Amino acid sequence: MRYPSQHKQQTREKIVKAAARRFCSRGSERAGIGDLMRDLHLTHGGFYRHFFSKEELFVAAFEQGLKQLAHHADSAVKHAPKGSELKALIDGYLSLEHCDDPAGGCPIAALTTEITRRPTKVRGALFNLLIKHIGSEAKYMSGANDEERNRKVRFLFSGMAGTLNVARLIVDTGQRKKFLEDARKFYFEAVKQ
Amino acid sequence: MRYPSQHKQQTREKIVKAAARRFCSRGSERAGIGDLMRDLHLTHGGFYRHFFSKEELFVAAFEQGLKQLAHHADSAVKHAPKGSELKALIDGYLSLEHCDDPAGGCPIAALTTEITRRPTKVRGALFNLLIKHIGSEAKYMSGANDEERNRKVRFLFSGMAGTLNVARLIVDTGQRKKFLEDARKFYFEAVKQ
DNA sequence: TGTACATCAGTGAACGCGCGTTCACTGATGTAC
DNA sequence: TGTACATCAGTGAACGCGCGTTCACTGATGTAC
Repeated sequence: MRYPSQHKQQTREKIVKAAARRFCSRGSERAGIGDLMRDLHLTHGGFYRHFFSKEELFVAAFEQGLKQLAHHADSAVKHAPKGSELKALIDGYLSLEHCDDPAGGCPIAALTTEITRRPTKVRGALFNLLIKHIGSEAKYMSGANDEERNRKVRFLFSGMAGTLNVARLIVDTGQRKKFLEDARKFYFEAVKQ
Repeated sequence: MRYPSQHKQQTREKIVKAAARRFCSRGSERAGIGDLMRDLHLTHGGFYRHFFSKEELFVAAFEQGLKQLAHHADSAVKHAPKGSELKALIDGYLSLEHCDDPAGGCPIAALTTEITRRPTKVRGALFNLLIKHIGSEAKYMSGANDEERNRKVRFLFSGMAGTLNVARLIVDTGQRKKFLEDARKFYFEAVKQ
């Protein structure tokens, strides 16, 4: 079949978005190409018209996840009262909703450990994407200069990602909620000023 | 062959220790039973004389990793000057050596994300082990009471685990070293007092 | 003390399954003439 | 305007490989008599 000129790009985007969700919720090893394509009512063979390999998709999906995360952050900040943008950022990241939705959530929390195990080239590329994303939130941080704000925002996000992962271990919803509440206070105290 | 009475238990321990290293450095999916046993000069078939399944080994290995981590923490604290135990704890955890040795390092950093994806029962059990370990370091924290110290130590370690993982993405050793240095300051500032 | 049998950690071939990747093919539409 | 051919996203069978798990077997030593 011949498809409209934008069709291919649209399909690619659909694959990347679906992949970001699957990778984040299952990890890249348990997220299979076959299942992914089937969910989009496509067959696995067609995948290779869009990507050279699963690894290429992984990189694209990680980037997509960061974009989604930025979108969430922007929206949290936008709806925050003047002066409490930083608090809104932290509260959004460490919210129960985010905790309970790994698929639509932060790819740093969901994927950093496995990126750690990837070959240098991929690792470096993904680290750069990650730092670029985190850096874009530095403007909400306090600090004497850009360097200080940048430093702070990196520890804030890498730290919250670790804490979010631990929160995701907690089976009881009440306990998980309490843990996240306390965490929000902790991180806000650590970076305000 | 018939073996001395303690032989079986010794073999089991060897398997668990080797598994802890492999799981932490490769993740449980890429750490195969065959390779593991081969490294111990055993064959894969014998594995099932010691464990019901790979998953049972995973749980034992995680616990072993925590034990190893506690050992490192104790040793760091023991060699610290009086009054700077907390600093020593943080400096040890966020050291370049720890960062560059995932196999012998913190299983929280290396394995939490994938534990997140495990069935409720395993997840809950491993969370309890994790909390018990982290709790044993609460005595080094400042705070008005046990609850406060406990809260603090959980965010400190879950946060540092996230930050350590991000540090592991940094390809350049100089940059990685600098990042860890800054991180040590950040976390110490966040929890002292 | 000697003999027959039981035990059981370890062996290694085999099985089943999932999954990433390949490839010959399809067929609707675009393009050349 | 009509016809022959090219294009290429998508299809689905097939391949190869790794890996967790099973199972019949081994053989040195312990135990029962």
